[in-house]
Amino acid sequence: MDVKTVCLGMLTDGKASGYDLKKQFESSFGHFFAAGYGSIYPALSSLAEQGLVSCEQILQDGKPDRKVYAITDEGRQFLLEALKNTTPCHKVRSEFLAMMCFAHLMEPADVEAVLENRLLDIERFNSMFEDIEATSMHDWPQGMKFVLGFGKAIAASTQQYIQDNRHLLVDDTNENSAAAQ
Amino acid sequence: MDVKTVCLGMLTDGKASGYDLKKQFESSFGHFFAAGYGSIYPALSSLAEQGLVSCEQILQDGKPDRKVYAITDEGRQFLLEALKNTTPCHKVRSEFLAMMCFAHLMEPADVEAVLENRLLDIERFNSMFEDIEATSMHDWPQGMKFVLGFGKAIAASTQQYIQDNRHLLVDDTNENSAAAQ
DNA sequence: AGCGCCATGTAAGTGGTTACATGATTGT
DNA sequence: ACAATCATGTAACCACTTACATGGCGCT
Repeated sequence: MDVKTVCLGMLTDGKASGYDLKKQFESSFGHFFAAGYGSIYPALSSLAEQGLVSCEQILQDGKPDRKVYAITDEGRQFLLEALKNTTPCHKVRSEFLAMMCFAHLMEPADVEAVLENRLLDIERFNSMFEDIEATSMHDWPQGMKFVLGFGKAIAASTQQYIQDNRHLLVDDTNENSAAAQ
Repeated sequence: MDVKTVCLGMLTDGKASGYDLKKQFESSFGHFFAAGYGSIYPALSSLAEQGLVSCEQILQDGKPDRKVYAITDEGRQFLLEALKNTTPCHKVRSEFLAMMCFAHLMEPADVEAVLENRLLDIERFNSMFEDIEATSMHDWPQGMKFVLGFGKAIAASTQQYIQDNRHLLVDDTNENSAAAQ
């Protein structure tokens, strides 16, 4: 399942432009499936070429034409086929965790900073989540709620784990004991 | 932080061959930072070219020569520099979650199968973790324990979440009520 | 006789990222 | 005035994946 397929899926919810889809990637999808213009626009062109989406060109004066895409019957069929894969992958690529493996080689202040930044990232995610809950969550399909709840649950347990275990990485009995005197 | 840097980090723990590093990627690192031979061997060659590791070639009859790499002083310095980045990223790319967003378009049996496979994956991870705990965990640096604990915590809360919320995706009141009669 | 482990590598391909190019409109 | 938003795209690049190539040893 690549960016193309996800775009196709998003279009089952109604017509949209590449710009619209980007916004959806930024908000709801971003935390588990990132995509920028550089992958979205080519994806839509390619889908149109294959006849999986149709494109309605809306002329605007000044601005570039707005291209609104809609899923076709062939597209819907293709999507359903793709959704029959019952072993989708779930990959994590974390420089953060890789780095923490080598925490003993780092300066304690830097380890602290890394943990702090990770927590800030999670805070940002939580804000995003609250925004979504406050605005657009009502008419969403169950799957969407499941996925957002998933993100929320992982965020919460990550927060908890870092707070409970940061002492493993920066043991105050050592190197950082200047404040003790 | 790419595969090269992680290999360099692994070598702070002692000499190793590409084959050895692969095993380490498969066990402890695999769940948050995957790498295959196709990235490890070129990474080591490149590190050797840059003088960040040295290579001792051990001749073996029959088998190809075993190449054992060791980190150099320059390598250590380079690594410490790389570890000063206090905003490492943590990316998730989940076909699983993307798919679940469109659960309402899928056949309930397939949704069920996808969830089941996700749970099996987590089971496999837990087994791996127990293996590690039973064998090689003693002499590990704290960071490693932190990271493995992290994986364990996320795995547990994922399991919990799926079990608590699968009903959102496959509502038994609907389509699947054949067994009711 | 065959499988799995040890052991190294290359070449082609893939999929996504980053940077660039363009430019009007709307709000502060 | 200046920034942000709307709006689309391309080209070069990058890092990693997949498939291929080779081959002995030890166990069952």
